[in-house]
Amino acid sequence: MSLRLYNTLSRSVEPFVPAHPPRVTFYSCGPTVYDFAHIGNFRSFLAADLLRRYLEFSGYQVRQVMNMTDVGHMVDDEAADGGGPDKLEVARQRLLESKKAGKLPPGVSLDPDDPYAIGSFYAEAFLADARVLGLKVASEMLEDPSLMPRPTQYVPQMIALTKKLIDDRHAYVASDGVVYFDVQSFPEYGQLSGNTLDQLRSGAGGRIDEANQAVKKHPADFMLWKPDPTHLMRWPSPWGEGYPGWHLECSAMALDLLASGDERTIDLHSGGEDNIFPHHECEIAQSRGVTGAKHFARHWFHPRHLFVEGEKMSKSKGTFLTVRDLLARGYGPAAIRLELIKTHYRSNANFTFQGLKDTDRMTARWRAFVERGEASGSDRPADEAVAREFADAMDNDLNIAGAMGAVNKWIGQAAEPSRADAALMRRLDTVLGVLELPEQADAALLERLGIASAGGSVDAAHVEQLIADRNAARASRDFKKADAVRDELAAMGIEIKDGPDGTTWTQRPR
RNA sequence: GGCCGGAUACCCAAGCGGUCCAAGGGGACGGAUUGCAAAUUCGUUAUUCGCGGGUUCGAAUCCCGCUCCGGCCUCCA
Repeated sequence: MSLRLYNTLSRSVEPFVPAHPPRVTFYSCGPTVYDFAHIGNFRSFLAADLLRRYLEFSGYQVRQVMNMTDVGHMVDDEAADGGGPDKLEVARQRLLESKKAGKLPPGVSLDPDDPYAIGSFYAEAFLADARVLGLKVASEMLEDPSLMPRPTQYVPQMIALTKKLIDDRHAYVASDGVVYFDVQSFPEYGQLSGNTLDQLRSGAGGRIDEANQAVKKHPADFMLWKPDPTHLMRWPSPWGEGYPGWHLECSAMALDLLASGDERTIDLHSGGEDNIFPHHECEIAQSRGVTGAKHFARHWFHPRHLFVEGEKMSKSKGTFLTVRDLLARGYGPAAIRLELIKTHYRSNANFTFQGLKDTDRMTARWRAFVERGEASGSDRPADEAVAREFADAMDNDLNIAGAMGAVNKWIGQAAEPSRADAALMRRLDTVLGVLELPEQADAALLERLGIASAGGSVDAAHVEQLIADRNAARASRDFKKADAVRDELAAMGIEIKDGPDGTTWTQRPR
């Protein structure tokens, strides 16, 4: 068996075949850095991470690039032609307010008037969160920063692409001075999203600013460069000082970092389902307009959106949870990661706190299994059947639930685990990526992220004292008092556990 | 209106025509263990897969219709 993966381009599950195995080139549309990323963002990035890890498990060598969008695009991005306040301007206002309210994380000296500093601030926050959740590319980029590029570093390449598109008659300068891509010059526009130019034309009625439409050859024509000397971020160009269109950056970076030389096609491209149209559709048109290749990406991977407690989450509704929120409430990185990857990537996952508790239990059991195995004196070889079952499930369009079922069944049935069993579990975990993460976010991590625990800081010495009191009461068989102390601790959010090596305690998530 | 998904027990969820009186996790319930808990462990928890037809020797799995839910169609991962 080998991996079969749904390809948005063909709307079917098909064998994943890179151009030059065992190498795989993989471009992932990453976050925008105008704000903290929410768990919905992370669900999509982690789905890409899971895919990437499974490819590596299967023997591929993956080069994954993930961008961090830091060019300030418009909030009210009518036809992607610019309108409404700049997103970076919005972020700047928000940061200024935080600064005034003294809410900026300690140790951060940030000039909110510097748009690059704003982007850097949120980019660093994203990288920190991503590493907490085991996003591999976020760790790799410490060695090779080009793996997580930012479009403000790629403006010359974007200008070069625009020039070539104009030269090749795929783009034109309209009467308003804006450079547009001419969708009618690219007959396959719409293939990825299942649109046709006619549908797009009729669908455009009433939704698009008339004045703006008037200058374009087709309503679906999208902006490549907008001259605007008042924009917060702007660069000189042959079409005047201004800024690039928001689809262009991914074409520029993917082609430059993954398809340089003779190679004009990348193997894999991922992004949230909302990116299918227009973003990826436009990327394909631009990129193939430049390269002339049959494909921009051979395989398109689009995880679906995450719901929270049954409700759609979105930035505009403000119903989003961040990784920091969950850590502050006492949930551990391992459980958060598993909760976000445990549902098939093409289903709308529903994030719930109940689910987070489920996954917390599951990771604890896996961890205990590995710890017992590694401490075991048994040389009994591992039963490789679970690895086959695991791989069979994952080969089937990343059937993560089936793969987890195989792991759980194995762990449930296995006798005392041997060292080989523990090693096998660790091997499977190179895909799942949860055992390598801490079970609990410790104080040092919380401080590094600049967040305070919502539970307040627990006075560890006080807790230890109460536990000592309780154990003294137990020793004198005063169980009434012992239970009273335990209730007191519980009221503080502390759970205790009497083990063979004494009493341990943990702070319960809130 | 166009395009694309989905409906499996209390919750999450696998299942891709027979080996399904349907995996796995959580929860609940009962037993062992424990001073009591927690953890662990054993057992129980869907003769049934949204509804109605059909194809087939055989359907949760294929086809048709219906109902409901969701996504995208230029803010969004």
